[in-house]
Amino acid sequence: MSAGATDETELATEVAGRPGLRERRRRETLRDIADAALDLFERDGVAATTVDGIAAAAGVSPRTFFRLCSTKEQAVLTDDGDVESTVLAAVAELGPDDDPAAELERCWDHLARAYDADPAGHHRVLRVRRLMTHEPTLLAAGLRQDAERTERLVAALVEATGMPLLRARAVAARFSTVLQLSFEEWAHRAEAGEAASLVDIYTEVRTVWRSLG
Amino acid sequence: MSAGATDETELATEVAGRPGLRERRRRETLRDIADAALDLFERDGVAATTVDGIAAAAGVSPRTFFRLCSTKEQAVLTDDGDVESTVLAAVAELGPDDDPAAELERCWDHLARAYDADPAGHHRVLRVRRLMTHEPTLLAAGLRQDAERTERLVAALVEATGMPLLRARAVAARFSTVLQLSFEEWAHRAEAGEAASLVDIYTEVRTVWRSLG
DNA sequence: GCATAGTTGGCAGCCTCTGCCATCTTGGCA
DNA sequence: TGCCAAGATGGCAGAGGCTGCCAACTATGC
Repeated sequence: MSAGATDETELATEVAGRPGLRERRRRETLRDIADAALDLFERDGVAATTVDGIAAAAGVSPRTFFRLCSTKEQAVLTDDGDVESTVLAAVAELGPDDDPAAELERCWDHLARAYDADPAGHHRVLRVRRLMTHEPTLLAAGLRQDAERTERLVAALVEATGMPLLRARAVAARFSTVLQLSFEEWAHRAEAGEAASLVDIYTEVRTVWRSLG
Repeated sequence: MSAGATDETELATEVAGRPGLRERRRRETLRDIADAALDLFERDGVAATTVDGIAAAAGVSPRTFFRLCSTKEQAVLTDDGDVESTVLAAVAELGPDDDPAAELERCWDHLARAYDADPAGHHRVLRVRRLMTHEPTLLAAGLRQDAERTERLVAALVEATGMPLLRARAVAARFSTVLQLSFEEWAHRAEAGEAASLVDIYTEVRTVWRSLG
């Protein structure tokens, strides 16, 4: 489904245990690229930034850039997939009698708590989100990523619980939407200098959401 | 916000009354392009279809294509904007005491009824949606269009009712999501040969939606 | 009819992205 | 330890997307 080149590469070495030099290098390069891209996007805007520029700043050839990134927008949207795999794992363990929506909420509660507890990456997330609000192409890329994630969630829900497709789509869409709203609000407040807690905001957003009837 | 070239062109002639030759030609050309693009996308896939090909099939120069369309994906997503303007008009008339969510539902009910009553364009909508399920770039373009529409809805809600941003976002997101689910389900059933009614499906989706708690 | 403003097409040019190949590095194994 | 298969990298060529500019043309309003 993805158009990306290497996004879904599973490394053989990874199975054997810890990363290995190759994989470590790959991540390192990916990080260099992401840093360079973020800097240049902020300085010149996404449109005016060229892949050649990013690649040069990251000390890599443009050809290698495309092998690792598929799009300049993707360069800053790189995501370890930890969150998604956690959610999918939780869904996979659902029995036919469990309430998927409740389980998703519980799962996200854990993740949000972990997120709040580790502010190391917050600054980077904020920079990207700030860019997104002013850069349509970046926003589009992000939305697409979300949509693909949601689609995988739908598949996992159907797979695990056998629920009807329409219902699975509704559950996934609701979950995804509430998450997006929460993150948006979180970024909004953090931007304003408030010490925002994702857990609290998530609760708040759910309250607003429910009040809509 | 949009990166498009002419998507937001307001024609001076339109104000004066009826279209005028220039505007009529424009729409005609746009339709030719959309038809050509749809045919070629179905035959060769989006990736393998070139703008030169579409332009040639539509009897227009590539340069003109880009002036009218901004992206080959946009070519088949052209949308009169009738639906959106109706919704925005309804929102604009909201007073501070009205319930925006209820009003949106009422408004959409009317539109869905009108949609069901006029099956002329259904076939085309279905062709595009079918394409979307297999063409990631097309899906991405569609999602982006939806997101921009939703953003405008949020702005209109805040403007009209003065409600808090977070709440407006929640209302708009919920509305947009239910619509997307409905359309998806509608396409799904129509594809399966069922005579699907958008009004009925909308009601059904809302029921499922509410049952999530 | 005539001036004006908007439309069209061609051209040059930049940028994105991919396939292919030669070169070098890593990881596994004798 | 040294060799070999499997990757990773970079360069190059080439197709395609997209835009600015200019010259020719055409609807519109007076």
